[in-house]
Amino acid sequence: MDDCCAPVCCSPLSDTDADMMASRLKSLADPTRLRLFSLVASASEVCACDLTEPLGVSQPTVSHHLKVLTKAGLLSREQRGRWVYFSVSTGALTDLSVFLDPSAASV
Amino acid sequence: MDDCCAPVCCSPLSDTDADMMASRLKSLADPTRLRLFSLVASASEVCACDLTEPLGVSQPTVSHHLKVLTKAGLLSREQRGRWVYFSVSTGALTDLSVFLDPSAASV
DNA sequence: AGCCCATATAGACAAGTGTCGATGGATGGC
DNA sequence: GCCATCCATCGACACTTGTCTATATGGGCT
Repeated sequence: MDDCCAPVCCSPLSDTDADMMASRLKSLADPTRLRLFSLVASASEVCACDLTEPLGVSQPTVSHHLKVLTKAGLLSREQRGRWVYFSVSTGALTDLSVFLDPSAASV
Repeated sequence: MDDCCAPVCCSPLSDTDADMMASRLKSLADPTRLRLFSLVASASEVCACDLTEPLGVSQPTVSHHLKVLTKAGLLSREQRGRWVYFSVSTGALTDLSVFLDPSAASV
């Protein structure tokens, strides 16, 4: 949670902060990945094997997107036996939301 | 403001909503564009001619990014004589912030 | 051991995108 | 009218990215 900068409306971003926040936003800026994230977020926890069918993409593609979201800190991964379960890590999502919130600038 | 769907944590996104929100997120998911947006947001209003230098990119590139952000509804454009001024349209940004807010799901 | 099955990785390919230089369009001043 | 200035568009290019098929990895079962 600490690795987050001031809200975007508050002050001009440094190059470093812009790179960081843009890469987080980029991880959500794809329709398939956003649907995937929404599926995980709506449930409390989802097995990777249950995502391929509703998304309508191949298993490697799902695996790829899960990796991107996990690396961005938006999903947390937990392996149980042969299965892998994912859940949203709320902190990173809150960071993004606050980062974009226009009213956060006046605080 | 009405053309916004339920928060991402609330329910699985439809294809249409995912496309829409992903394209909005994509417009902010570039370091240069995010810095540009931050520059405009930090000031109340900015002339396009004052953006080229602090961003360190060419004038056509600035123009391109401004167009992307304006088309996404995140910036509003106003021409005065030869100059063009930009300011953030807060509504679209609030939409995005609420869309990502994890606590909005329980409302 | 050997076999399934869920997931990850590798490699390839088409499509998208950020950037530039060059040029066009429009507005205001001389 | 003519020129200077600001902005938009065009065309091109390198790079990124989303997707696939094929294959590897790795855990649990008999």
